[in-house]
Amino acid sequence: MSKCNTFECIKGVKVNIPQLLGEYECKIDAKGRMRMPTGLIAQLGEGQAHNFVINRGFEKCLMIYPEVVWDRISSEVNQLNLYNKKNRDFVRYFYRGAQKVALDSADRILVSKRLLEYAGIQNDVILSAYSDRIEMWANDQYEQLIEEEPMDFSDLAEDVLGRVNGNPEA
Amino acid sequence: MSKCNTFECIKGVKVNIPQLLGEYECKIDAKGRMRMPTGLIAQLGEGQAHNFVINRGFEKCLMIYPEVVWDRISSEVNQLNLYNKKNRDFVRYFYRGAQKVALDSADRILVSKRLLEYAGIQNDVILSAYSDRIEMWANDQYEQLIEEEPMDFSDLAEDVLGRVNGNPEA
DNA sequence: GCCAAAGTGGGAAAAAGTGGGCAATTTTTC
DNA sequence: GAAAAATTGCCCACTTTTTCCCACTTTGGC
Repeated sequence: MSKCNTFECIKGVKVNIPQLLGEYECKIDAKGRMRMPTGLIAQLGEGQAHNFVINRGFEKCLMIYPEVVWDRISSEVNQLNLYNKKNRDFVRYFYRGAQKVALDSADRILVSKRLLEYAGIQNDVILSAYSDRIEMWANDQYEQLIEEEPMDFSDLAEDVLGRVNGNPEA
Repeated sequence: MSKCNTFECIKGVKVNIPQLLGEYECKIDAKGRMRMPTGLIAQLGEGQAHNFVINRGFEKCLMIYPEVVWDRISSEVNQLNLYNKKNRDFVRYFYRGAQKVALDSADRILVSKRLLEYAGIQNDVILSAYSDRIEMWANDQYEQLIEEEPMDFSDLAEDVLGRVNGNPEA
């Protein structure tokens, strides 16, 4: 069931990079726990379904990265030149609030109140998985998101999708 | 019977790209299941008739892509640099709650309530297949759509295709 | 009309998801 | 530093959803 068919080389070690997909409705219980949907666990596969890093997203949402993915991203960030103020600001902002989480015996993760607050999450969330990561949105925020077409969408679409149909010049 | 006569090269692997056509009337049962019409299954052919990806369309409808088709598109999208906000917006707007679905033993797919709600689908739907994808419309929405269109159809045609055959003045 | 294929509906088992009690641990407070 | 309070994790029981399977109805060709 696992879709980890992409490999990537991190410091000489080959690692499975998952290709995730799906939209899941989840609930946060009174203790701040959220069950990881079985669909996602299955997609992640044996090795990667247990440990995650959760962090504030750039938008008003939380990001959940499989640990492997987080390692890759943070190694990218760590290569920034820290003698540059802009870089330091970014790195600080990037790491603030990030924490490791693991599934408990009932496949739930515990999400800290600070993070929930940041994303404006009460009880109901939508998990939206794409590429190698999972976004966690407050239900109502997500609905809104779906509605609004980003500026320049059709331009970007032409750029990106033009290539799909074998138009290299696009 | 299969109509998969187009081949395309994805990362060195040849893949059949279906050429679909047809309008089908279908029903969604109380459990949210929809039977894939035999006509479509036949067009898709052995390999591709089982796994699909379904998401919200850009209009008020749902889109069903054979998995191969989706993979081809999403592999381009997944290469975007996600530190760029424009790209993130694009990816989100593009995925639109995409999820995998597979036919059950009676050739039905299960469509999530959230997606049905988005498209305003109750019980009766129209599947409209073209190119390599299938649109799923609520019956009444679809009627409305084709009633509205004839008015400016010819204008539209001129807009879209008017200059295809070397009519620079068009 | 009759048969085969297509399409529909629903019961029941299995799996997924939820909530809460309790005990162990950590943090806070005095 | 000890007691109180809050947090965390494990476990169990319950509810809901999904899946699987079977049987029935409808359609269309001959």
